Amino acid sequence: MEMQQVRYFLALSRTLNFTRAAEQANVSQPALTRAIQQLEAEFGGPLFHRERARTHLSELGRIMLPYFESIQTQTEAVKAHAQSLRKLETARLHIGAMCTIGPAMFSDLLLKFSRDHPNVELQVSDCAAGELLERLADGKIELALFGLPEGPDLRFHAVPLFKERFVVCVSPEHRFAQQNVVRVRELHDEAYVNRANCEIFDLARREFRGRGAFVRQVFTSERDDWVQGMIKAGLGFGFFPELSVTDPALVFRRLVDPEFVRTIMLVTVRGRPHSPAVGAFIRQAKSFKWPSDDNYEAMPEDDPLEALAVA
Amino acid sequence: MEMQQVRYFLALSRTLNFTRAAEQANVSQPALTRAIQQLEAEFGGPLFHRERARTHLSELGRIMLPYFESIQTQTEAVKAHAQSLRKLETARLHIGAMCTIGPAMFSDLLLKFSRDHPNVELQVSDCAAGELLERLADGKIELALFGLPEGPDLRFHAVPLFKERFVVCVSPEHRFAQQNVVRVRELHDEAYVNRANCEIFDLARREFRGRGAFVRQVFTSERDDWVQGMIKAGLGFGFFPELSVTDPALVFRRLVDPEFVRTIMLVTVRGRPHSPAVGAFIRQAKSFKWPSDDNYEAMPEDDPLEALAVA
DNA sequence: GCCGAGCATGCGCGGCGCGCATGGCTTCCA
DNA sequence: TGGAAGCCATGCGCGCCGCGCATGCTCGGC
Repeated sequence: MEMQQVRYFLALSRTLNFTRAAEQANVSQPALTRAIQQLEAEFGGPLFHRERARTHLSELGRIMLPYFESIQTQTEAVKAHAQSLRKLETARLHIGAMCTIGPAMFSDLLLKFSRDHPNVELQVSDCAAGELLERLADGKIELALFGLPEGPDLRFHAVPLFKERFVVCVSPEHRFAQQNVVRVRELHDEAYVNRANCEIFDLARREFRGRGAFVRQVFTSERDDWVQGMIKAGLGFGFFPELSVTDPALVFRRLVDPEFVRTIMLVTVRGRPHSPAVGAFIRQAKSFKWPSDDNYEAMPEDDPLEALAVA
Repeated sequence: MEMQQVRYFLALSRTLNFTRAAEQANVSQPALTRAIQQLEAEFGGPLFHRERARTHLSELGRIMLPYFESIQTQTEAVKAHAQSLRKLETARLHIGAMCTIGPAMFSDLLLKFSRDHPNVELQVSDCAAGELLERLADGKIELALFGLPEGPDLRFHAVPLFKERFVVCVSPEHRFAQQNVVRVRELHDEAYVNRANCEIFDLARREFRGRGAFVRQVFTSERDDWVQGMIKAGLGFGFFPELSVTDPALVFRRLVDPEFVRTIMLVTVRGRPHSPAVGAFIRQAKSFKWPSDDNYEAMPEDDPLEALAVA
């Protein structure tokens, strides 16, 4: 059974006349005749009763008709859908975001992109860094929002978007709240509330120890709301990307000597051809005016609160 | 877009490996590769990302997949259905019956056929003689139960099943009820209750007049129950096929000088190939022992009541 | 009895889908 | 680090098949 035969069958079932069906299908009458004969041989019985002016579907043909119509419908639908995708009329863009990256910085970009491309459906899923790269490689997502001190390996291509400092986050009653900045060595023996999903803290802890700062880890959770709740309750300090501190009752202070910074990047698979929607998103992300874009470098190291007021 | 391409696409979407997909589809790997390339050219974008061990569906491919699966499903379904029809596993038999033919004589045949061919669905529709032949010619029905004094024209093929007399039908109080038979000339000036659907009465009326019998038509209805009700009420006499007198309160008497007889026939379209179900039905109808089969010819003309007792 | 409509058939051609062989590229492993 | 193996693309020639053209066959209508 071939597509041609389906088309010819449907044309004939409409016209009930081999000659006119052939005209509709843009083939010669013998070609259509033989195609129908083939179908009939395949199905083991006549699909039409040939009776000159009274040619009509046989019982077998009547039964087969809905199937052929369904096949034809699906075939046209798949072509139409492909056509609309080519014109970016309808598309889906799967974006993965590391779960430590909050929506705050991206909502404006996503909103703008969504308005400029109303037919592109955005789908954001979050996961840990390792899983993110795996899903990117598998093609389950086309783009990843990635934020670690170093970019991913060479399989991937990364567009840096902006940098984000890590801060120490405490309750207003904590002694750190009285300082402008917190130095790493001051963290020694402090109670530490851990975010289980924080990919960077293992690196940071080594850095801390190199400076003689050994923290006491007193709590761990995968959930940022629980972590922030415990910090607010005074359990200890937290180590957060600046933009991930969402609880307004918390106080955060810059961590210095040394500073910890991560770069938020837009990551794709190197060498993989991407859809128009991906290209459009990357262009827009590159040209987007990120809030900290032009004043982060100029931020005075000793007056973090003023700098933070900008963001 | 060709059926092969659909099959190849689905094989590849399962294996995610061109070589193994080609094996599944029983073609060489280059053949499958080129088929996929054609599809991609037609759809204007890649369906798969080729990445050695990580080959996977592209976004476009993921969107197209359900369509292709649907097409494949329908294609398999149509083949399976054709296969089951060929084996008479499932079939429908459309039978048309002239509305003047009651079910009484056929219920046994239909019951037997239905039990012998449990997968054949019988569908009986009734209509007038002219419409019957038209629907037969159009292929809307495969078989017709036909009952007129003469068979249909040469376009059709008729298998006679049995003969049926026409009778005069009256209320028990009518004077005809006192007679064994009614002669046509006795009908002169009698009140006649007409069955609108009776195709034969126009012929009979001419015959009556040739014998000097002019009847007074006092009532007409398409519905046999109304007609029989009026006769029972004593309005007049009716002209019925013997087996169509269903009201037990009515009396019927043979009409003679001349007799009117119709032959009940099984009619098909001449030269039209018919399905196994039609063939099976005709064979069974021919071999069926019709109640009046062997004693109708022997029926004594002057003792109709005895003969009728047989039927 | 001629003519036209309607479908089937004979025939030769051209395209295309195929397999085979091979090439480019990467990954894995010794 | 070089060679082998896996994976996909490409070049090439062949053979099938679906096509159009021409024609045949059989009805039905004037």
